[in-house]
Amino acid sequence: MKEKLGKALIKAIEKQGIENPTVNIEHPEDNTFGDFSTNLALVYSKQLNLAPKIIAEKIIEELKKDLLGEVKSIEIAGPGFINFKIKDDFFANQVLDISKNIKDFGKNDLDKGKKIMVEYTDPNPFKIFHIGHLMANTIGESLSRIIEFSGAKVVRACYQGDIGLHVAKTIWAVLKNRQENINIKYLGDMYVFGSNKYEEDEIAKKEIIEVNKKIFEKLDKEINKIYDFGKKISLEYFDEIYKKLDSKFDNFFFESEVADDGIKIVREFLKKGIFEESEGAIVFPGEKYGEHTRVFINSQGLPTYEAKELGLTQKKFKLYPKLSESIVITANEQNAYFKVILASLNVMYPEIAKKMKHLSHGILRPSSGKMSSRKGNIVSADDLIAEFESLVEEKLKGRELDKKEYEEIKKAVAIAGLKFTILRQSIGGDIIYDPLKAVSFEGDSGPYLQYAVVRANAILIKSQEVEISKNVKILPETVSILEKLILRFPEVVERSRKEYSTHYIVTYLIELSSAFNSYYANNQIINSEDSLSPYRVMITKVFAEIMKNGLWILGIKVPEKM
RNA sequence: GCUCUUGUAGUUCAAUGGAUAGAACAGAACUCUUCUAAGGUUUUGAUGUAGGUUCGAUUCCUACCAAGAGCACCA
Repeated sequence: MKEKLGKALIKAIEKQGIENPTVNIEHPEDNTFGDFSTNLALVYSKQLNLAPKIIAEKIIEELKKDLLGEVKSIEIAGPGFINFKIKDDFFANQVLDISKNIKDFGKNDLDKGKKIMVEYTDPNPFKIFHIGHLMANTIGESLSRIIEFSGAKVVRACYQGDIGLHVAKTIWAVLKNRQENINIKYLGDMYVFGSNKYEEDEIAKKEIIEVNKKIFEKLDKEINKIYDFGKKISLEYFDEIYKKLDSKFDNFFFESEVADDGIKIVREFLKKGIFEESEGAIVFPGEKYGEHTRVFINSQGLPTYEAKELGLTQKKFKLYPKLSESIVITANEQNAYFKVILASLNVMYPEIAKKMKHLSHGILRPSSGKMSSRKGNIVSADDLIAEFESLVEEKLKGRELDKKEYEEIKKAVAIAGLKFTILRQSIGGDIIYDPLKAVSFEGDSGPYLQYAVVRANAILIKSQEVEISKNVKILPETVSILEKLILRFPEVVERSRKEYSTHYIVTYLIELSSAFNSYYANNQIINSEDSLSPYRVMITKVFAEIMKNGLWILGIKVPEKM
C-alpha cells in the first residue's frame, strides 16, 4: 500500500516539474488524520515557489486521475499535509491474507544472503559476570534476532578476557589468601581484593605485574594450575547464565588466542611508521587522525587490550572472510577507546574498518543509590535475576499453580521484566530503574506483553473447544486500530534493523497489546451466535503470532499460563 | 582543564525537521452475574537557559548552566 501511494505521489509531483523527488510517507501520530500522510507539498513548496496548499491541491488532482481503489479519502490538512484514509475492508482483507501465511510475517530481505557477526557480552573469566554483561547480552541477542529477521546469517560471538592484568590481580590474591574450595564467589572476591591492593600497595602492584608476566610465560606450575581451574569454573558459570538468558554463541574468542597476532600486527605497522615508540611502549599517535594516543604494547612488551583487539578483528575476518558487517557491543565507557582502534584499523586495513560497527550501552542502576566499581560493590547478573524472581514470587502469591508451572512462570516473567527494562529505551543511555517497582507488572512492562498473549492463547484454545469455524466468511464493516497496527509489524522490524534499535519493537508491541486488550474488552471474541466470531478468532490468532515473534526478537518467552 | 554523551509531565521513557509533543507509573473518577481485572475507560500535568538557521526546531548550529563517562602502559 505504501509503495503504491509512493509511486502515485512521485508521478504526481514529477508532473509539477520536480525531478527525482524523494517522497516521505508516514503514519500520522494522531490516527484521526488518516492512515498515511505525506509532507511532499511542504518539502517542495520553496523549489516550486508556490504555497504548500496549492501544490497539495495539484497533487491531489493528479492522484484522482488514477485513484487507487483502496483509498477512501484524500485531504489537505494543517500547513499542507496530504492525508490518506484507506477503506476499512482493505485492512480486514490484508489481515486475513496475513493469517494464511503468518509464520514469516514481519521478516524482510534487507540482509538477504549476508553473513553478519555480532560480538556481545564479553565477560571476563576470574571476574564477576555483572549487570553490564547482562545488558550487553540482552541487547546483542535481540539485535542478532532482528538481523536474522532481515534475512542474514548471524554469527554470535563472545570475546572473553582470559589473560591480562585483571587475571593477575585475581591469581595474586588467590596466592595470598589460599582456600580449599575455589568457587566463583571466591574468585570474584579475590579480584576485588587484588584490584584494591594494586591501587593502594606499591609492593603488591609489583608482585601482580610479576604474576601477569608469569601467566603469559606459562612456566610456573602453581600459577598454571590456579589459572586453568579458575578459567574452567568461570566458563561453566557463564554457560549457566547464558541458559537463563536464552542466548547461545557460535564462537568464543579468547584474549589469549589473539594476543600474539595483535603483537605481530603492531610490530609490522611499527616498521611502516603507523605506530611509534614512546617511553618504552608502542603507541598509536591518534592525534594525527583526530583521536588521542593510546598504548598498544606496554613497556614490558605485553599487548594491551588495544593490540589484542587488532588481533581479534583480524581473526574474525580470517575465520569468516565473507562477513559483510562486524558489530561489536560494549559499555559506553569504551567509546573513546574504540574510536582509536577504528582509526588505527582505518589506516592499516580500511576494507575491514568499513565493516566495523561499534554500539555501546550505558549502565543499569537503581534510581536510588550509586554503585562504584572501585569499591567492588557491583551487582552480579545472578543477584539481579534473583531479585527480579523474588519480586515475581510476591506477585504470584495466592495463585493456584502447580510447582512446575510456578517455576516456569517465575523464570519467564522475571527475565521478561529485566529484558524489557533494558530493551525499551534507545541503546546508549543509562537505564535507571526503581528497585522497589523493578518490574511493576502494571502498565508498560514485559509481563504486560506476556499477559496479553496468554489471554489471547486462552481464547484460541477455547475457540477450538466451542468449534468456531476457521472459515472467515464475513468481514467487519469497520476495523479498529488493532488491524491497522498488525499491518505495521514488518516496517517496524525494518526500522529497527536500519537503526540498530530494539526499542521500536518494544514500543510497537506495547501499542499492539494495548490495542488488543482494548479489542478484547469491547468485543466478545467467541460467540457461536455471532457471524463475525470466526473473523475475531482469526485476528486473535494473528495477534498472538505477531506477539510471539516480536517477543522472540526481544528474547522473551511466553509462559502457557500466568 | 580538554573531549564525548545526555538534559522532555512529580517519576521512568517515546517522538525518520512537521500537524494539538506520545506512553506508562504516581494523583483523581469509573469499570468484573461476560473468553484470565497482571485488564479496560475518562482525567490533571512537560521540551534546562539565551540566541541562530528554517515556511516550520524536542530534533540542526553557537554559547551558557546541569548531570554522566573518558583522557597512554586496566579491560
